[in-house]
Amino acid sequence: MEHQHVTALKEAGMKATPKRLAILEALNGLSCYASPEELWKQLRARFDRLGLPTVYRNLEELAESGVITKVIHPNRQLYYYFCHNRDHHHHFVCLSCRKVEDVPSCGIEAMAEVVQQQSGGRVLSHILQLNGVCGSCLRSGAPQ
Amino acid sequence: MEHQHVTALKEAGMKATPKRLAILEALNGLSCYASPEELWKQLRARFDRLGLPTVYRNLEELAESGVITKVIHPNRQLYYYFCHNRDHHHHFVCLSCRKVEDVPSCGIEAMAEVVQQQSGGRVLSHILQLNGVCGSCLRSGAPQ
DNA sequence: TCCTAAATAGAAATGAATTCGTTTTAGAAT
DNA sequence: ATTCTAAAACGAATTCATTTCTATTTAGGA
Repeated sequence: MEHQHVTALKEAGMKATPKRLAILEALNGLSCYASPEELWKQLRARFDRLGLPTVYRNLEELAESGVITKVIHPNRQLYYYFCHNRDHHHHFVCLSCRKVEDVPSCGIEAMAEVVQQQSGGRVLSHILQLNGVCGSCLRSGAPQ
Repeated sequence: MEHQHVTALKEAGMKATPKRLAILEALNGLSCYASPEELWKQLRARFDRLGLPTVYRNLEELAESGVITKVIHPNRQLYYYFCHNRDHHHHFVCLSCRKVEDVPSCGIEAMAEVVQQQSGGRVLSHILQLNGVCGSCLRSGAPQ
């Protein structure tokens, strides 16, 4: 279990520090997404010295390297989720209980309908946004 | 032109105040998304008294009623865009020049490919997130 | 066991966004 | 045209999630 996470970190080129591992374990033990502060409060019980910036930094780095997933929330806070699904997919996140359900990549309207029927939940809104650099910027050598 | 916006506001059940109209006009005059503060700075030249909270409030209300579109940005700032496309669609937003291109709703992978080829740009990442309430929350009467 | 780049602490700063009590105003009613 | 009232705006002050900074510690290769 734990060694598996050590390996995941090594593969991502990150040192397997106790605190980094603990953050990963804590997320792994949750079935929902969590905020940096929540994880910090939970982990402070185990580490007498643990800075909140350390939690922020690690979560961001872990998300950056693809080990965990960042959740975009309407309240504009940061949340993270440990998703084991290695296939390309998307998420149905519950704004109420924070549960995360995997959604295969497909037509978004049909997707919303299927998710609603399969989960018994209600899709209130969706975010679909492609980020990148447009053609004219690419040609003008604007920052990537 | 302007009367068209007055009508749009009335239809949304909002008073057509000069400042609200000006905010809408300012967004309409842009071919890209803008931040509340940018719009505020631009409009302060025309109104000796214009509070930044007023801009924030109006943009949020206009987005809420569907008159304008909120852009979700990796830098976590708020941006808004005046989109005239009434059909259901999504957006390809350029992180560099802020240009917004409409994207029809379809399979997201194929979509990214089509957008890249048609725009000559580069899709670096995408956000696809369904927000809502899951089945168990619905059944337990959790907040919508 | 060294050594060094990476990681952490923790106080302080940041700054986008919001709150709040007051004042003003759009637009319906008269 | 005038009155009235709920909606809108003001703007200083505040909030608070997130980040920065410099000194200190540590993981893990040599």
